[in-house]
Amino acid sequence: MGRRSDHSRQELRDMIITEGHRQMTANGYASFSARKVAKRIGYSIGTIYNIFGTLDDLVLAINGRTLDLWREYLEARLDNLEQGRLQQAVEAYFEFAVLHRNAWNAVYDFHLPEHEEPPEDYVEKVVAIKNVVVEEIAAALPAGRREEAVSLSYSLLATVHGHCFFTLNGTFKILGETNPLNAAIARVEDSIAALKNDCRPSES
Amino acid sequence: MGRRSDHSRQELRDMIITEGHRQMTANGYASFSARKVAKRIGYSIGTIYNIFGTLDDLVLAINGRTLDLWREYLEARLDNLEQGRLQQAVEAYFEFAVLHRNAWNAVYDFHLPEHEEPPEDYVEKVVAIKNVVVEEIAAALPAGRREEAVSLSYSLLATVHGHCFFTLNGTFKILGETNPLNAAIARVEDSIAALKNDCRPSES
DNA sequence: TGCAAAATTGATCACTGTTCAATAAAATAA
DNA sequence: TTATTTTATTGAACAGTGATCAATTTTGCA
Repeated sequence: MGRRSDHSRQELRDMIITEGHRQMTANGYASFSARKVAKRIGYSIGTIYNIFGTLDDLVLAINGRTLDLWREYLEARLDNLEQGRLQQAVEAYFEFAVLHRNAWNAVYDFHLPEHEEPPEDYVEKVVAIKNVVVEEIAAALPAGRREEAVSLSYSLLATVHGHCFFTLNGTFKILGETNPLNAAIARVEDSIAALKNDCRPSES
Repeated sequence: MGRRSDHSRQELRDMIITEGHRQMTANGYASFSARKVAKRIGYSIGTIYNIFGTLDDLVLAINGRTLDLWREYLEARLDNLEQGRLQQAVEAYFEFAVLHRNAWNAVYDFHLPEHEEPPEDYVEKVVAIKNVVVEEIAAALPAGRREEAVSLSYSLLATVHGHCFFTLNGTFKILGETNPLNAAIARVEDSIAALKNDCRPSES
C-alpha cells in the first residue's frame, strides 16, 4: 500500500517511539517487544522494521526519548532557582530515575554490539544532559577554577549516577544505606570543597 | 532416567553454573540462553529447569559466580600489599570489570521482578565484596573516625561503580573523559580528605 | 529379583526478532 | 480520465527463545 493519508512518515516514526516509550515505562526492557508496539498503534510488525531497520535502533530511539524527558525534567527543576541549585540538580537526577525507573533502567540495560558507535543524535542527547550539569558545577566553583568544571563534571556525574544506580537496583538496600540521595550530595560537596581548599590542580 | 552415576546433583548444578558463566563471559547477557548451556554440557533443557526452576534463578547463580570471582580478584590484588592499598582496590575494581565486561554487565543488566528479594546467598556475596572495601576505607581513615567507615564505604563504592559503569558503557567516551580510573581515585581521596579535615560528622 | 523413588527427557506451547515476496494505496504521467 | 510508477504496508515463514510436564529411564533399596 501507499502512505495512509493521515500520517506522514515522520509522524508515524514519532507514534512508534511514543508508544514504545509508554510500554518501556510500563513493563520494562526485559519484556519489551516490537510486535506489541505494532499491535497497539494498529500497524503490522513489518512497518516497524521498515522504519527502524533493527530492534536496536528502535530501542535507541526510545531511550533517546527518555534522555530528552530527563533533561527537560532537570531544566524545569532548576528554572529560576536561586539557592541550592547543585543539590536540586542531584535530587532531580534521582527523582526522574525513580519516577521512570523502567525507562531509566532501559537506557543502561541496552548495549550496542561491540565496536558499534551510538548514532549522532543519541550522543547529542547525552551531551545535553551533561551540559546541564557542567553549568551547575561551574557555578559552584571558585571563579578562578572554572576551567576545571568540565572535567570535574564528568566525574561527579558518574558519582551521582553510581548512587542513583545502587538505589534503583537494590544494592543500597542490601548494604543498609538508607539515604543515598544525601550521600550523593555529600560526595559532590566533598569534591568541590577539595578543589576549593586545595591549590594543586585537581587530578583528572 | 535416574541420576547419572558420574554426577551428584550438586556437581551437576556446578557444571551448569560454570558453563553458563563461560557463555555469559563469551557472549553477554543479551544472547544468553539456557538451551545452549544444556546442549554444551550434554543435558536437555528440562534438566536445567528441574535444577534451577527459573531462568532468573540460573542467571542469579551465574552472576553470583561472577561476584565470587570479583571478590577473589580484589583480595588477590590486595594480598600482602603495604602501600597504596586503596588505589589498588579501585584499580582492581575497574580491571575486573574490563577483563570480564560481559559477565560484569550481566550482574547489572539483570533485574528481579518488582518486589522480589534476591536470594540470601546472593546477598552474602554482595556483602562480602562490600566488606573488602570497608576494610580499606577504614584503614585510610584517621583512627578516631573509623566508625564512619561503614557508611562512607557504601557511598564510595557507588562512586567507584559509577565511574566504572560509565567507562564500560561508553558514556565517558562520549563525554571525552580519558582517564576514568584516576578520576575515581581522586573522588575517593576527596571524600577521605573531607572527613580528615573536617570536624563535623560526615553526612550520610 | 522387583519396586518405588529420583532424575532426565524432549515434544509442545506461546512467544520473540527478522526477512521479504506479495499487495495495496498514493503520486505522477499520459 | 486512465495508465504507470513509486511508495508504503502487510503478514506468513523461519529460527530461535523460556517454560511445562507426561512419559521414560536409571538408580537405590527391600
